[in-house]
Amino acid sequence: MARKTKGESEQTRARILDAAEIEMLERGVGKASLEQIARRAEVTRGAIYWHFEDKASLLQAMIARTKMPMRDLRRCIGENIPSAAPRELLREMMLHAVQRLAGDAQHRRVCHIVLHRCEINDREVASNRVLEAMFDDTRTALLALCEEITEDFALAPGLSPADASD
Amino acid sequence: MARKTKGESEQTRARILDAAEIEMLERGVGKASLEQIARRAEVTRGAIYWHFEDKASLLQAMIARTKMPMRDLRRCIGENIPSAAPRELLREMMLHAVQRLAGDAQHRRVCHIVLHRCEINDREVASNRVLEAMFDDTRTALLALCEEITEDFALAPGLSPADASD
DNA sequence: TGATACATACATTCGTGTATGTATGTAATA
DNA sequence: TATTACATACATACACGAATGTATGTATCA
Repeated sequence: MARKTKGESEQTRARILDAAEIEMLERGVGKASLEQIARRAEVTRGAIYWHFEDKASLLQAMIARTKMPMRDLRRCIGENIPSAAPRELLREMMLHAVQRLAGDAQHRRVCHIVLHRCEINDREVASNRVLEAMFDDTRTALLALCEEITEDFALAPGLSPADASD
Repeated sequence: MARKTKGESEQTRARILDAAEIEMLERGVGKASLEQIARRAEVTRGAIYWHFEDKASLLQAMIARTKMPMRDLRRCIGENIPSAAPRELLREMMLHAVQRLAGDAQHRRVCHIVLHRCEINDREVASNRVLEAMFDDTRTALLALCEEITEDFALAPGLSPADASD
């Protein structure tokens, strides 16, 4: 009972990713089994292992599916408002990000999974490097901005290490 | 080779909690096995199952060990500055929290685990109710504050659902 | 007819939970 | 004070399920 055309295959792949989003959102990445993801996508684990190498690759693909427009955001804004003050630029970025979160349910799901349903450990998530870089960029940008604005320098030196945990 | 006095027992319990902190911080709550926690604490899993019912209880105890002073914070500040503006009160709370994070390494570790090394799903963590309440309080307080300050109401209605994911 | 797109079946590992063993502390008793 | 009796504080061993990964079967497409 093999599924047929290449288009239908892509469709199956998408259904698997959709199912993974829902299962991982509900149960967490670790407790969402490939069996239950497959069941929700109305396939078997065989299909998952055909399309993805393993669970980590599945998660990576999930993130990649919604991450791409995000990567261009900084460059896009940087080109549109080339000489903006860093503070305004950052504000624009935050607004765009929030608007995306508000409008795109899938993007919201994936972000929620990454932030709250995933044990961020270096080895498991292959795309971790990318995510980490993303986080680092955001963090350093925020820190730079904060050091511009902040009134209380007494806490500023204490903040940079504390920022590592949030 | 049973360990002896009640004091030494408490010491063992503490060593287990310390080991759990480190292991869970490094590998995540899910991938940190009781075997490896025991090994780091220089005991066996038997000792862990003696002191704690299961892994969830261990995590709960870990959180409880550092959470307690946090609970009094709001009441304490509320009593010290009874008539403070909500905005100032919240600011005080944030400052205290950050100072605690900066000074108390153990508290920092546990918060990091809860925020980034733990798949927050309702059933696993027994103390989840407490945490959830904590989060909710903070969130509603922040939202109330934001609605006071915010200049752009265009995004405010879109923010409350988006806030659920961060 | 070969490659694709899966389904099915099997092996294996890993972690948990539990049952049991055992040595030491500790209190009562005599 | 010595002995008995029991609770404590673990260690050891085993049983079990769940999830993963892989090998193989099979039908369809191109």
